[in-house]
Amino acid sequence: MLNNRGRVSSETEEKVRKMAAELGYKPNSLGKALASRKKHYIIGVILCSEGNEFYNDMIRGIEQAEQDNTDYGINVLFRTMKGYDVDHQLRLMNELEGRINCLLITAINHHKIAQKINSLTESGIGVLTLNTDIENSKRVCHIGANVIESGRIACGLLGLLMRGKAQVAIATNSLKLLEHHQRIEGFLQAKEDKYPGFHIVEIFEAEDDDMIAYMRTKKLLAQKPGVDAFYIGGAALGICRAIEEAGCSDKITIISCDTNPTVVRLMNKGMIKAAICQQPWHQGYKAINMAVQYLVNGISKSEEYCIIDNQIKILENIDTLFSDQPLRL
Amino acid sequence: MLNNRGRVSSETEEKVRKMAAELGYKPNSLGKALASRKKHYIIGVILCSEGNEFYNDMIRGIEQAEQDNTDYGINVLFRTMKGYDVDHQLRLMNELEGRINCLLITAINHHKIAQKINSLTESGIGVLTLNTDIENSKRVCHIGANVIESGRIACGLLGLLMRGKAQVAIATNSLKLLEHHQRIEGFLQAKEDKYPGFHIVEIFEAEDDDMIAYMRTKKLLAQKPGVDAFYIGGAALGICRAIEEAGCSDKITIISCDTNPTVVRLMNKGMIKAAICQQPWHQGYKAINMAVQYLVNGISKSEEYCIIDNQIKILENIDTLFSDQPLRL
DNA sequence: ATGAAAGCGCTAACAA
DNA sequence: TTGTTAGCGCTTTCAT
Repeated sequence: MLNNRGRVSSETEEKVRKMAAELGYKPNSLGKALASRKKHYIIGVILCSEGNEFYNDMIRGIEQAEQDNTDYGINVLFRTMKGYDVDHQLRLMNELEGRINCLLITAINHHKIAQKINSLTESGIGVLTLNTDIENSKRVCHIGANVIESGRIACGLLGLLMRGKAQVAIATNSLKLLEHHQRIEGFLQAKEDKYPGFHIVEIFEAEDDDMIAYMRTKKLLAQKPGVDAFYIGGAALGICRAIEEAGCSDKITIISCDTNPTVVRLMNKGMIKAAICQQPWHQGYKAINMAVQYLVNGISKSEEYCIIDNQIKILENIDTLFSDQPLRL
Repeated sequence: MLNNRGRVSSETEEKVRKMAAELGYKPNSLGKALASRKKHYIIGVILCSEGNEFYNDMIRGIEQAEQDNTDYGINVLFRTMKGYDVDHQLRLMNELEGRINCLLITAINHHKIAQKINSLTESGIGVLTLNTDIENSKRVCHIGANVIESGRIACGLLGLLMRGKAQVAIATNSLKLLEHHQRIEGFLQAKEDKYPGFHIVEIFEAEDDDMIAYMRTKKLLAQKPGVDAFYIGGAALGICRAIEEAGCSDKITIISCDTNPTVVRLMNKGMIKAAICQQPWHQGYKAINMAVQYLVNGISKSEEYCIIDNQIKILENIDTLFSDQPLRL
């Protein structure tokens, strides 16, 4: 088939391409995949995952996908980091540069990273962003959750639980990260649309730190005793402890975004009623699959976004292994 | 590799097989798939889908999967039927018998069907059951929903909405079908486990007929005015109309299993609060994928069950196209 | 009964 | 710059 070498005169090329489309020609991806085995592709993975439980499931999804794709002869080269230091991430990218054919990364939204992504792209290494996207870069594709929808769902669910009337406090992680902004935006959108009876008492940053969350929650409860609903994005333990100590457990309905072992424990205790889960296992699994597809077939502009949808989790549909991994895929 | 022809003495075969396992040999499914293209496999599909909206999404999932698997050179041969007439289903099976390599079927749970499945199996046509399983047959695999869990989730969610106290009426479809039994069983299990404050006022069959459902609901509301929650399995329109006419809309919380255009409309009106959805699109999509896997690689006993999990749907995460099809897969 | 070879659709290396 | 061929891992057919 068309093999892009030399000049075939762009005119005839166009003609042939059109002809092919008309005849319904589609390159067989099995043939491609089999042939591509000889290349021994390596997928680099860089995750800002250290010390963040959220990524445990994602990593398991990545590992599972790696196993399930052995037929393609691909390999995964892992690097993890703690926190969001731009230079550290750059260093990891440089380290992997010569050894990989494609990069999967939880990209920090900074122009230096975007630049590096572009330079990798130029040198033929496609970059796919995972979980957090980056602006103004030539990344091939983004695999992530629908964060705005997550916020909307949280509001809708809280609306049902509270029958439309609530004094809501929102505890979020650092608002420096785009996704946390968006989540709250979704929540507020849904409130405007449908829940005039909701009043947002306060939005505060819990910094994903239980001690800080505890202090701030305690203070909030003292100042605003009317609060009867919480939408929390992390540091669940600190928040719940403050609520418990204030003797408000029965009075306050808590909804969490994402699940982790702590959240599951608190759901078992009945303190957290539900969670909106962005399926990290699936994100990881799908990310590797997309990387393979990129290497073997390429990814078109229309497939630029691969959005994993949200799941409402309550005690009855939560995985007892503290993970959202499906039984089998 | 091993090619099962002639006698290689079962002893050495065993030895080689063990050796292979130790060396971690795994046949490459891409090679297999590519080679199997020459066979032009045909997957037969028989669905009891006519006049049942639930199957619309499942059929779309099947069609999408057929397209996504063109690389394998497979084709799908469709037959649909209305209702659950055993002889009719047998006739369709006979009709397809000579023309297919594998059969996907919403099997009616009857020994004559089981027999036919066994005879197909003998003659090399693997049978996979979709959505409804059948007892005592040699079917290769079952793709379906976790019905018991669906019931448990419904109870758990209702528990949250009602804060643990409710007079519940359950309207189910025909109890002749195993799955409806199981769904109620799941609901009752969860009630026993966790919701002593729930009282089941009545369980009645709505027969998936809006008129019947309307009459029975009306009667029920007259006799038991304390009812404040409904768990419904079908005929949503009839039930909701009766409730509305009785002026109890605001007093009664309704949860549905599965979504369909009617249920979505009623959710938009605020009458139905949530639905536990068994993802028919995914079931159909996955079913074709499993059939392909069966034809190309075979399916081992440990993969006998392929369970699609349930999704809690509220207004904020329901697909506006009235379908649970994902944006992209 | 068994080993050799062709071919599934594709890519890449090799000649021409 | 082009056409040809070998080979990815497997199944099946064809000689032996």
